[in-house]
Amino acid sequence: MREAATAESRPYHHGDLRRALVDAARRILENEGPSALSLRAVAREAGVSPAAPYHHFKDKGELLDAVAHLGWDALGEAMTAAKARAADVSALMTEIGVAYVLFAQQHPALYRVMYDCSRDQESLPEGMEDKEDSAYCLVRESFRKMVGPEISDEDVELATIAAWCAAHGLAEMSGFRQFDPAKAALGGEEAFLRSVLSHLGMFPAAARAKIDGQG
Amino acid sequence: MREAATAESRPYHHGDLRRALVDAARRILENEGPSALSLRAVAREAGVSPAAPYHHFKDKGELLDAVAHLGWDALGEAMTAAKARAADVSALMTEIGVAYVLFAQQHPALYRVMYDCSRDQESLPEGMEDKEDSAYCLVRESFRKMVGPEISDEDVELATIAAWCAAHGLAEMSGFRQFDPAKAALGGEEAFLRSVLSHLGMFPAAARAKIDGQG
DNA sequence: TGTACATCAGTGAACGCGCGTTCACTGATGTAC
DNA sequence: TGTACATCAGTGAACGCGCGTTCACTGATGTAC
Repeated sequence: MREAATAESRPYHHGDLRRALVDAARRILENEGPSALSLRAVAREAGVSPAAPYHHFKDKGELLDAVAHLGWDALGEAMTAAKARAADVSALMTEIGVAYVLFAQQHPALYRVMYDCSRDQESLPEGMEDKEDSAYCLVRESFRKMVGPEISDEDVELATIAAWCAAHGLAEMSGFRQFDPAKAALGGEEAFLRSVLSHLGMFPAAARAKIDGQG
Repeated sequence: MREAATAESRPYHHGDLRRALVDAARRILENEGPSALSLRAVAREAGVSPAAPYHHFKDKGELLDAVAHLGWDALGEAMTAAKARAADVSALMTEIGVAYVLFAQQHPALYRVMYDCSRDQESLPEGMEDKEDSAYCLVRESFRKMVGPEISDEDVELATIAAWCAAHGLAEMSGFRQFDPAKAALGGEEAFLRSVLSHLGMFPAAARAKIDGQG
């Protein structure tokens, strides 16, 4: 019979400290940004001693990896939801792109951690792995669905890379003041986003250029 | 009559410690990455006490700003040289884009510092300011030259933003292993780069989509 | 149902570290007369 | 040309800080008999 884990009466054994630590980390990211994300800060936020996390994670890196993992899951869900929302095949890529960038804008610190975690190690970030259910494959398969079978696998791969790069760049840059007048002129954040995506010639144009080239 | 500043006989007064510190910082970035860039490390690398930099910079931030400044200058020069190299107007944007991404690939740590410095303060990074000789204006004016006068200022501005985002995204992502097979298939780094830029429909396609829309 | 005991998941104090910054200082330089 | 002196640009020791990690410990839990 376990007591309720209120602040006053938290039992000696936490119950699910691992999850609590990851949540605490996310809260710190949300409120104070990536530079505040130390192991000690996470333990503090979770109301636990600085040594406690070591019973659940080998070291700080492993905790950060867990946070990044959670981020990739959330981003994948947002993109899948966007795919389901798309009115038709031609709207697929724009919808997914908008979802990607909005996610990054809404969770900027988490987004940075997601990439930082994989920058230094040789393994890929999970969402970008070439395996079923990864966000990367979601984009590639959507692309394939959009352009039909006459485009080569290699070109679809390249277009997917191009789209990913473009979305990432847009996500990272959208905080800059430089873009504010353009945003205002176009009627808000999302209208701006859609417009920039279209000016990238982003998804459809890349495929079309290929078709034009063949014609 | 000043002695030569060899390691053994450096005079008490350095001569140009400010520049020496910025150079030392760049060397650290090149060799050990951004996480190793502390004020103390810079002083150490310059062969000077940890207090010395305070005679030339208010604090660590001001030193980093100077490093970033140097980075923006170098990037601007690379882009200007690329512009001069372009065979014709239609090649302008691709050439500049390639130069941008190659710079980021060759100086990844410096490139990160350039953006990190401006991320937290409200001012823009220098290269992105809307003033004469900035790299941003170089891109915008090249764009204008390419598309001619029938495209609106607003669209040129948007296309410039789009191009910048795309190049930044490409620069940040090009280290990922995910892209290696594609690079190999296309015959090396730069061929890959040019191909991805074209798959973005990056510069020309954005303008063309606009023209198509009007036709 | 009770009891002994191994194991699990916490505590809190301590470790050494490198950091940014300050301070009183001192050696070198340049200027006024 | 020489000298007094203000100023400049260094030194090196010290400050307090938060960090990641380790350690011996202890309270709670669960299992065997």
